[in-house]
Amino acid sequence: MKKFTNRSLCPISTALDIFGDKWTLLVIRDIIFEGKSSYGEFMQSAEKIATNILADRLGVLEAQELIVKEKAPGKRARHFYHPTQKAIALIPVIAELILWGNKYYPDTYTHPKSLLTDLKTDKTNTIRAYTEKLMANLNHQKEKRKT
Amino acid sequence: MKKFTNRSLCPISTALDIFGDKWTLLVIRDIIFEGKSSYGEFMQSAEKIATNILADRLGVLEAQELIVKEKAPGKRARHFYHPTQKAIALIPVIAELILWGNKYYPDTYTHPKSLLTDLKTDKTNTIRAYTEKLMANLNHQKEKRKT
DNA sequence: ATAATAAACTTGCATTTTGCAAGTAATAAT
DNA sequence: ATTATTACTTGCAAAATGCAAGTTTATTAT
Repeated sequence: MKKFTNRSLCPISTALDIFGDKWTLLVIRDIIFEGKSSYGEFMQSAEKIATNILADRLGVLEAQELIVKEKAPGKRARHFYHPTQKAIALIPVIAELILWGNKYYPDTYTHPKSLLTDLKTDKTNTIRAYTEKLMANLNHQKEKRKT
Repeated sequence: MKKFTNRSLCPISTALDIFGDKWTLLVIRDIIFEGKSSYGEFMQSAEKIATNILADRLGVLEAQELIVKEKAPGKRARHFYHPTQKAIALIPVIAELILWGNKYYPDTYTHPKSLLTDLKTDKTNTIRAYTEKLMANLNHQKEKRKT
C-alpha cells in the first residue's frame, strides 16, 4: 500500500496526498456517478485499471474513510464499496473537472451522458441532486445497521 | 518528459492524464493564487518539489498549453511562466479542492490566507475576481505582443 | 459430496516515475 | 576576469505502475 505523508498544510496538497494520481478519482467517479459498487464493476471501466492498483486504491480509500467496505449478503465472495460523506463531498470537485475537461477536450463525454448536459445546463442543481441521492442511501444504510 | 496518452474519452480521465499527479496542480496553484512566475519561486513552495520534477512539469504544462514561457527582459537567465486561459479555467476546480481539503483537514490554510475565508464567504465572486484579474493580465500581454 | 465457477484479491517481475544530490550553461553584477 | 544567480540536466537509488499468473473463499451445478 502507498504510504501517506502530508507535504504541507495546504488544503490542495493535502487533497493531492490522498488522490493525486491517475486512478483514485476514477474509482470515486465510478462509485458516485455510475453507481458502481463492486471490484468487478470497477475493473470493467474503459481505462482498464490493473487489479493490483485497484486493490491498492480501494485500500487507500477505505483507510482515508472515503469508502466503506461491506460484505454482500448471500452473494458469493462479493463485497460492496459504498461512498462516505467525505467522498460525496467531492462531487463539486469532480463536476468542475468534468466541465473543464469537456471544454478543452470537446470529444469527451460522461456516463451517464445526461450528466454532462445537466452540468452545463444547471450545475448547482445537478450537484445537489447527485449529492442528495447519495446522502439518502447513506442514511438508509445507517438505519439498516441499527436494526 | 512524461509521455501523454488518453486512456479514455472521459473528461475526468482526460484531465487526470495531464495533471493527475502530486505536483502539477501545485505549480498551477502557485501561478494562479500566489502570483508566482519563475522557477526559483516555484522551488520555494512548502512542499519542496525536486528540480527535475519541476522542470518536467513546466514542460508538460507548456506542451499542454496551460502556461506560456517568456524570457524575462534584461534579468539574467530568467524566465517568466504565465497562465493561459486553459489554466485560468481551472480556478473553479482548485477552489472546490481547497474547500474540500479544508473541510476534512481543518488545520490547513491557504496563501493568501484571505483566499480560504473569501471562498467560504462567497465562492462565486471569489472565483470571478481571481479569474477576471488573471484574464486582464492575459489580455494586457496580448496587447504588448502586438506593439 | 465433488467439481466447476466466480469474485476478489495476491504475488512476481519488468518498466516507468519519483526523489535526491551534484553538476552545467547562460547571463549579469562587481 | 571573477563570482553569483537562475534555470536547468544528469546519474542513480527507491518507489510506483503495469501486466500476467496464481490463490482464496464461497457458491452453484452435478
